[in-house]
Amino acid sequence: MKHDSFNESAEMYLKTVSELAVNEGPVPISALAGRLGVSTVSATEMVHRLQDHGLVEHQPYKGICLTECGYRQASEVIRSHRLWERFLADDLGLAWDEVHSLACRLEHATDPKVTEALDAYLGYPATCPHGNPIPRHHSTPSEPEDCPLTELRPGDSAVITRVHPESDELLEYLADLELVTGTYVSLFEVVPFNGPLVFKERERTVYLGLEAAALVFCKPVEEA
Amino acid sequence: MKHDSFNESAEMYLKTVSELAVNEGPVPISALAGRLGVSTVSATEMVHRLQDHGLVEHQPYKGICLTECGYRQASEVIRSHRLWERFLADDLGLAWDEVHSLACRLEHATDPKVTEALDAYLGYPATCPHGNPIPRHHSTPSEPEDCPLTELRPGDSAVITRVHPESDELLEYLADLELVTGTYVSLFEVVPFNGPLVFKERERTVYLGLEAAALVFCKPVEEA
DNA sequence: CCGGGTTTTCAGGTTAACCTTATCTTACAA
DNA sequence: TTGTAAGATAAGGTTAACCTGAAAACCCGG
Repeated sequence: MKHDSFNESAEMYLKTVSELAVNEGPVPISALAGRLGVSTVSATEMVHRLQDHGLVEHQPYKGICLTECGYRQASEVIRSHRLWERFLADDLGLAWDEVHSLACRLEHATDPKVTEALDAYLGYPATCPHGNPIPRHHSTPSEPEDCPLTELRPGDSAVITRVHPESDELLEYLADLELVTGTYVSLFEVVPFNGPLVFKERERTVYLGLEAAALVFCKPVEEA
Repeated sequence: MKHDSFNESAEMYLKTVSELAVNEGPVPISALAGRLGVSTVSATEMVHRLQDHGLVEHQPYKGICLTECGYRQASEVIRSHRLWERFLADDLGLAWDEVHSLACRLEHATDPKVTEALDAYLGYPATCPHGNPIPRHHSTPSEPEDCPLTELRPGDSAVITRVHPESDELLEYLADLELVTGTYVSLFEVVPFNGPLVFKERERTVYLGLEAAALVFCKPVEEA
């Protein structure tokens, strides 16, 4: 009665639950459905299927959590995803903002054997090109010490550390603004009434909406 | 009316037709079905779908041929397959007889952009680890000058150049016998009544059935 | 030229993953 | 506490890719 390495669809569900679960607590099905671009009815159906396989636990009207087994499978997919991103970006020279969607397809076609070998080949990198940690067996993911850009105060400086959760549109948008991981930024002002954050860099001014800023994390830097 | 990069199933059909089409002439649907492990009815259905998309041409009771467009798509899949095999074997160090099935999954998840970059990264290799040529745009695949092991006469010596078509069982079997590409063999005798070929190598004797031998190609070597 | 074996088609069935519409049920907040 | 929005379920439909079984069309060798 093995759940023989799941299919793409199931993997996407598990991965997405894992991504949305960072803020602790059960993930509402509507959030899942929204992120996956399916109806809540479809998502509910699928969640039940996954529950039957012992991969998630659904508490009606609350949300869903991954079981131990579901978590392991999700991690495996995420691991493969982030390793491919590293390979595509570092070795194949593909763009920072396109490796995400390319890896999204490869991740489901990757045998654990390949993931393992790829990890070794890349020298066990700590993170993907967008700064997210690469899960490894027997390594509890240490709490990241970064904070979203939205927590900066005017005058603060910081280095962008990661983007989470990743999505094509966001990454493309950030790449356009040249706000990629490793970029140094200093916050000039926060426009009132939920207006954008304004960053001033040598000769350029960048406006970043709150929605986007909440998904970009950074590590504050002491002024020189 | 784009046929927007096909799905896995269709790609497998195209790829398989391409593989079976080496012996010129239309490929019978039964052969296709056999190779893909589906019923002839299912294969017929699918072939009709592919025909509707202008990828193959089906001549009833004769067989099917790839159209220009179908051929291009098949080549793209094969190209990606063989490049992945090279990468998995040469860079990741995975075994000669397992990279085939691993690449079989990756090939359908590979964007042309990735194929292109991978090709460059690998230095535009001429063949996959099993000796089959890697198709490239604007390069007519030059006729290979090798012949199947079955054409050797007792006393002949040769170097194994490729295995075609590839399959898990065959590759595993050959790996067991240490009859991989590049191996030097000399034919000792051919057992009558469709018996196996007998190769004698320093201290070892290898028996290879006719079925298998017909799929292994070699280039004869003049005796020293 | 005819009959047996291969191909094709027809009919009907299955599964997974979706969909919509509509009707409950529940949680929470005013 | 009660109304409403969010969530769950029910019912019925779609599509792609499979399946079996059975009938019809065709090809070719004797």
